[in-house]
Amino acid sequence: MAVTLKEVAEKAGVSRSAVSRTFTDGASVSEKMRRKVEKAAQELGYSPNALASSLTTGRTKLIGLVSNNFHNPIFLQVFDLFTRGLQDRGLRPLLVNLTDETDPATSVRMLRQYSVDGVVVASSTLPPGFAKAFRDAGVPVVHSFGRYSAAPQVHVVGIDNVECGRMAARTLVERGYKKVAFLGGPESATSTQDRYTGFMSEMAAHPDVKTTYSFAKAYSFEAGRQEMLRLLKSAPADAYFCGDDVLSIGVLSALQDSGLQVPEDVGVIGLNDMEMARWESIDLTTIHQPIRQIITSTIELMVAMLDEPDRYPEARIFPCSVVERGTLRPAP
Amino acid sequence: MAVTLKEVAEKAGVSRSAVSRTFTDGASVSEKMRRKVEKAAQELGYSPNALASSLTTGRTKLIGLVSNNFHNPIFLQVFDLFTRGLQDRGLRPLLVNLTDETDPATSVRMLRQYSVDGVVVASSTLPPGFAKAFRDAGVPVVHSFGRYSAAPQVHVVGIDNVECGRMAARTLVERGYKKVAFLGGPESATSTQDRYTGFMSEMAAHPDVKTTYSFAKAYSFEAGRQEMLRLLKSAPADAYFCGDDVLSIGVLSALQDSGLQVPEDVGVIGLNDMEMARWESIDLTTIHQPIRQIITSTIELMVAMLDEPDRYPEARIFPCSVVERGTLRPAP
DNA sequence: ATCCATTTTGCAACCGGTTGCAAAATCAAG
DNA sequence: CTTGATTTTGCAACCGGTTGCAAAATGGAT
Repeated sequence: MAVTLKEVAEKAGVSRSAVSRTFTDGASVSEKMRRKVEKAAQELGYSPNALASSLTTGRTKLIGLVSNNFHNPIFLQVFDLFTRGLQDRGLRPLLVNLTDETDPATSVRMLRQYSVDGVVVASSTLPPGFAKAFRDAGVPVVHSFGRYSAAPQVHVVGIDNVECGRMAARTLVERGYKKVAFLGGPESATSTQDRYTGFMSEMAAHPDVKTTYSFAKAYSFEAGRQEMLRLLKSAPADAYFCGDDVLSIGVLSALQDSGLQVPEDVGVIGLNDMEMARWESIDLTTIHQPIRQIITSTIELMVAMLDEPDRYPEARIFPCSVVERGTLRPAP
Repeated sequence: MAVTLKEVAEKAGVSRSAVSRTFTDGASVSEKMRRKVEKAAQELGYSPNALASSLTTGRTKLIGLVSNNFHNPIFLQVFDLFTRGLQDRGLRPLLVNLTDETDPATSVRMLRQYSVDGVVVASSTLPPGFAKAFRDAGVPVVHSFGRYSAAPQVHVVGIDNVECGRMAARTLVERGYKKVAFLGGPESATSTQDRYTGFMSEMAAHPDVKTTYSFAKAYSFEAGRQEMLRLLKSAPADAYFCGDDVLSIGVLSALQDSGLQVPEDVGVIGLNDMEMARWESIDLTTIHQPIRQIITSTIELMVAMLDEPDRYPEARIFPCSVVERGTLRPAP
């Protein structure tokens, strides 16, 4: 079907090596030869087979992009940035959607079969062990939005979720709220656990403020809304730190139905600063996660690892900050 | 680095062909041989190199997934469904993000270099010519969410946008609105054009109803909001058909700020029926687009084409229907 | 044990490229 | 016009698999 190297070589009346060399930069070819070959290639509509060449070079320029967050709108932006960033560098993302059924071993095997040069795990809910499996298989891996650890086993790029939890707690205390609550995402997610830990550790220093917590079933609008509706029936707090903006928006919707005023009766602070948080109808006070920087850094790290696979694992942590909007009352 | 066929063959004391055969189903291998080989493979941790085998078999099981809709939240669901559907069938999506800068020829060349078995173009804004370029290059292609045509040049799976436009117009007329408007997405998008055409053709039959139109700069919340704010300053209509739910939500936000009541003072109908349309705080009346069915059908068509590349181009059109919620007043 | 049909196995060529090495060509200097 | 250094080119082996073909092994019937 497709035109091959050999055909171009024959048409141009040169050796196959000559053709190969004109298409690999850095190879030694005279100007005359290059012109001859390019002409023939042009006429035949030849373009080299990247996979065949990968056999000898050992590089496919394929990067596995593994995620399980296909429901949080923020990940559309994540995919956008990843695909652009990778293709700008001549790399191709091979997408893997990790559903509940697919076990880690399968995805590792699958990506190895396709000889990806590296893997980016983009998820805030997977444990470090997942990314580790790739490293153990000898595949360069970066876990973005992953759990930060002092002694990282794999490269991690993200934020300090524990610190974010503390930051949220401090902010709520500052504003004079007296009954605060953590409303997290799924309990199994490392991001939920860490935000919980940080939140609680900071609140421990404020025994005068009543602190409670609960978890939504997923990082989704509906889960946040349902959990808030449930909480409203028992003992509602006067301020909530939600583990994710999308939960916050669900919470706001439930509060609106209940007739409670935000931020007068109850305050809400989220995490992520997704685009929707800026919408006038939502106007959510939240903790900004620098997604763009995280992704740029992840890609840079990945590219560096391609040349230096045994690079010592490092954690790159980006600072977050509170974005003041309308769902928290001002500091007194 | 990775274990190869040859090493397994040596360890098992058999020929390379024998090993190859145990890993390709349908090949003739005795039970005894298979056990011997599998044992050796197991011990060495061998797994076949899919790309090497693609060289001889001519199949990579790679499917290019090309899109330029990385901003409409609905596409997160689209990617979710596509990736799951493809990987359930043993196919791997190679994602291509078509930005304004990347020209079509480049993406065609790129996907050919990776010898993808087929390409799915998932976009409601690209002209049929884009998908056609793949067909011309001999790559099986299905354009999902593409423009429907009576004599399709490529396989198309989607909805009849013209009919949707008519449906929206009929619905607004039925409810007794007297000054209706079409608020479309980017004018260059085929989906916008078709919805416009349908809307206007139906309204032509109702000269008593004043009809106007305008276009937002993108299929986004902010673009919809801005356009509505602009319209509010001049001569607002009493009902709007928005070319997409995400526009509708922007429009609702602008209306809310203006103090106008929905649906009493002004009605809004969208298109897509995205998850957010169901949120109580939004409660958008809209035209449902059967995304799940479109994607399932696209994948089935793609799989069929892998066996029969010259299959005659067909258009698969799924019916849409109005979902009654709270942004349109009831029929009198 | 012999013969023939059927299955299993290995050989070797091939898929579409790359690359080390040595021969051929080019170039500048003598 | 030599000579020697330097660049360009082609040969042939290789990357990790697959597959047509013929030889070897197996099995059943006589």
